Amino acid sequence: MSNYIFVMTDPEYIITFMTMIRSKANNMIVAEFKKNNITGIAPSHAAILNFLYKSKIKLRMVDIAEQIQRDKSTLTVLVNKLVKLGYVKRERSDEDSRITYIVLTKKALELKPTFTRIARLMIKTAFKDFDQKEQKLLMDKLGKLYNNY
Amino acid sequence: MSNYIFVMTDPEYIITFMTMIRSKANNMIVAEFKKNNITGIAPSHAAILNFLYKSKIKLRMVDIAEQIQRDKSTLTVLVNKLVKLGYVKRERSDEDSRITYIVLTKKALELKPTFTRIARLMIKTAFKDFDQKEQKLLMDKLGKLYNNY
DNA sequence: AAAATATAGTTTGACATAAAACTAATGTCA
DNA sequence: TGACATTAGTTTTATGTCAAACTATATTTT
Repeated sequence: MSNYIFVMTDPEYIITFMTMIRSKANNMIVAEFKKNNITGIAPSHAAILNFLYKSKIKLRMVDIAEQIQRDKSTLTVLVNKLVKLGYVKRERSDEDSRITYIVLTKKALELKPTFTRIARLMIKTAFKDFDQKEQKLLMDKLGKLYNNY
Repeated sequence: MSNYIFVMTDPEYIITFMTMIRSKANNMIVAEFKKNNITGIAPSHAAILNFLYKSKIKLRMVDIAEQIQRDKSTLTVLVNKLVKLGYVKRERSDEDSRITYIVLTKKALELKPTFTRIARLMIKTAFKDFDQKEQKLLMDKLGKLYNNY
């Protein structure tokens, strides 16, 4: 028994609280994957795939790293796993041989509907009972917080 | 050059956005530590120390784990480091020998003013130009988001 | 009292993550 | 053209993190 009651909505713990929210969201994503027999995939991998699904042009490592907000060295590891699991392939550019394009495999394309459905579910779940105005308000306040650092 | 512009305030990326905020906050904490010649300490370690500073009773591993929202196995590793750096000591309970109390050393107590000052600075920075109402509103919306999962 | 269960903490194994150092290729500029 | 700087990506190293298995002790149940 602790003498201390952790009040998550105390502004002092806003960062911890946001971490908790992220953790819950991630758990839900992983659970949804499991329901759909998708294993070995973490939310970060899903973020890569979702970005690839949406893109109309070939994407380089740096493009993806920027989008999912991870270091390029982290991305190398994440993509390695996606390659190993058969979701993506690396393709060396002809024009600039420094560049590697990451392209979806047939396996990944077949799963596109599942992944996009889960992505939509996540947003819908997060903002359940938020109206448009409320949603914008939250994002604005978070934006302000972000800029304060 | 990506064809995609990452709009951080798009509700779709709320989790990524919160991760970015956390990252910025963490970077600032680490920078503040460096300024004060405190090295080898990550934000999670600081969270442990800050909790110990505030507590009026001896704290067990589980108490701390609950407060800083980490698995107990993670806490073992974090505390190991704090022991190694000389900030805390482990103390076996006499009444219940399963229990280990974590107690601050002299070194840690001397640094209490510095740690609490940095903790206050972090909150002040986060909520710069937030009035009381705005602050509460943000926390309420985050609370709603949290409960939606 | 013995057996079963619960609790506290550590160890092990796996993984996401980032910083720094590195390789390789391209671009710039004097 | 040659030297220097930039860019793309990987490797290396280190760390925070969790889940599962484990040890040890205490509590509950039968």
